[in-house]
Amino acid sequence: MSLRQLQETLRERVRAAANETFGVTLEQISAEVPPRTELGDLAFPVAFELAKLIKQTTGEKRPPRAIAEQLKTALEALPQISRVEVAGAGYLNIFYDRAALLSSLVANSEAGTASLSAATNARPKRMVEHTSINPNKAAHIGHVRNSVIGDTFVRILRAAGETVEVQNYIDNTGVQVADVVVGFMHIERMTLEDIRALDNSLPPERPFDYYCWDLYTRVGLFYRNDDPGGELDPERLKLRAETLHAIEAGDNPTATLADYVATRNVECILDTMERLGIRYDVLPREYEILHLHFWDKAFERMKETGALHYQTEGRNKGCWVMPFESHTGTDDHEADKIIVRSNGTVTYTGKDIAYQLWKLGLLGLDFNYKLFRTYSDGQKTWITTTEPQADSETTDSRPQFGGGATVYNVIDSRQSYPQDIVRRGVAAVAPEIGEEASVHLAYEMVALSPAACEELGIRLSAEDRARPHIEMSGRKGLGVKADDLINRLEINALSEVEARHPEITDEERRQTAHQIAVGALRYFLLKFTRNTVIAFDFKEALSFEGETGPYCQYAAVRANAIFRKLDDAAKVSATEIINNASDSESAQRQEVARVLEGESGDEIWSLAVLAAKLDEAIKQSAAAAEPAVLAKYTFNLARAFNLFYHRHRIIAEEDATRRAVLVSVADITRRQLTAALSALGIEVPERM
RNA sequence: GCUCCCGUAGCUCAGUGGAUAGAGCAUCUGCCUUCUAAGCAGAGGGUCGCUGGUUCGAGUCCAGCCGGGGGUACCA
Repeated sequence: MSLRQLQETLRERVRAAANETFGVTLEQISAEVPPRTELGDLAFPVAFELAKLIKQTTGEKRPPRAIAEQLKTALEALPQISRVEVAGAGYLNIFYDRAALLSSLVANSEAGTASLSAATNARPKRMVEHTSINPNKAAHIGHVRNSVIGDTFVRILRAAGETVEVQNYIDNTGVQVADVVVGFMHIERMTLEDIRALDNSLPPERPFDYYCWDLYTRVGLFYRNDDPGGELDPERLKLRAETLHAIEAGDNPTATLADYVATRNVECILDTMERLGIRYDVLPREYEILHLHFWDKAFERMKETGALHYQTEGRNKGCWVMPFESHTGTDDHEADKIIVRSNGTVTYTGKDIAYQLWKLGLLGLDFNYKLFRTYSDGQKTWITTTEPQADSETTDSRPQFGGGATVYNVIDSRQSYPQDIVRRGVAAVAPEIGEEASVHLAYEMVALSPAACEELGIRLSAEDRARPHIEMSGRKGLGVKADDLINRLEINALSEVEARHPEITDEERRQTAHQIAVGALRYFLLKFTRNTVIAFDFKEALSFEGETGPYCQYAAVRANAIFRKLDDAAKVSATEIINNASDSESAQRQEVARVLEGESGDEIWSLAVLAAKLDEAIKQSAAAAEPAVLAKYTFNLARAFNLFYHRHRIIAEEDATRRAVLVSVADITRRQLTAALSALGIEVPERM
């Protein structure tokens, strides 16, 4: 029996006892963890609630403590419970039978971690879209927050048994791509062949996406005739509009050039993400959404269902709009959201509604697909295309994309208004699905502290210096590039590993440094809750000490070191002793119970219980769609283990029963810690 | 104007209506002959922005105010 099952059983007991004893039906029974282990493993503050309900129904006033006393006996009857105490003003504190439970935790430990990662195919498919970086420049740390939150959420869902499809939307026909194309064509005066040659000549440390990063900022200046404070030049802006139009139309030299630029940037961005262990199932592109007429189909359905209104007069005359009454219109801002412009073209939000309908299997159209990338372990990423695949073999071997039951869009919180429109648009077309199927997984941006800007050599205005943080901007070239930061982390980690482990090979050291760097970066981005603005700080991001990924990895490495050095006889003996303790009549049961008694027993037991709560943490993290919950849990487990590790000399322990208990608790902990880190996308190195 | 988010230790942040509000960093003091100190222990540090309300119980819920940030495009 897992802790969660035991907790459910107890809850049902409380419900039944309340009903029998007081004739009161409790709806929600909250349980909590007492502040200290010596107060018990679980507490029900249910007597307070009951006192109120009894007074309401019978008018009789009963003290909570007396109520708790009456419930106590009903819970004590359970075999997994050693005793129940009434404490404080009326808390019902439950003490588990430690020896029995430890024995079953060890038995479940291997099976338990295995079932965590096994997906149950019966569940409906969840769709997660994340990353979705405009393919016109290198990824910066703000983009990486998106990807790491998205990827970790995917891992958490999978750990909770869900089936998940991962999408990375590619806006290959948008203004941002057009801008870089303007740069290549009108500033650099390059042809497609020139760009190819340039691309091949670039050094690995400054690849194509870095080149585009710089070029993109130059385009911004170009539009202002190279004066940062100057006016936008309408003649030059016309180049942008023409370029954008050509890219959208397709089948012309500008579009071919743009496709090369966008595709190369996608490749670079995927390389960056691969460094962090982030991959995708499919890359849906805007070009296919346009050319396979997704919008036309969605438009039809939205007109049929009355989701859109045609405006015959007023400011929005000639437009198709979606009413939006939660905002009040003013002189400056219209209440309704325009979906189709008066010139007949569709807005981005409109295209997004069509895409969302496809994700939910409600559009009645599908993309064509081709293979984009095969990873070294055989995993494949597909990309959309307008042409049907000729090769039927590849078509057969690819998964079915789209048609999910729930869609999670990882998009920063500044886009919550258009996301709201998308959700409502979908619900209007498909009321049977409703708004619940569309989830905007919003997160706040990563901003730069004025100090971090200074460190990057960026000059700030006096006004900016007074601000709490400065928004990153691809347009201004203002940001910390992801690869630069990963490189710095790897260099720092490598010098530590070199100092600590001269005995291992260069390749092993590089691998270890890489794992540490990824652990540091992913944990840094996950420890903040989604709605916290991260004011990026180099010192904090580059740290390997305190509440960091490497701290958690280090705890797991230490735990593994015990088992590398522990001899086989001790392992076998530990397993036997704890196994035998499952029998309530056995001598081992009494001995194990003795080890888990008292202050020292509390300390050991609290680690076992915390480790056993991984599935709870995963479930809670998934339900709240908040990876930070799991990150905090993982850190707390690592912290508890480090304390345990410091207090006990496990291998040298002479009392066989005590050693068996310590070994099994360490074993459960390292398994759970490794599983928790894995759900955060963090690996455990061999050595640190 | 309307709307969403934030305000908790010097700093950065956690905190499903429950017991004495917690971490990390920074400061100070100890601990490497140990299963590796990327670690552990200890100390100092709090009017949970303010004022009311609901509740047996409020950092958490409600209302109002004060301060900060976002959104509210026929941009994406």
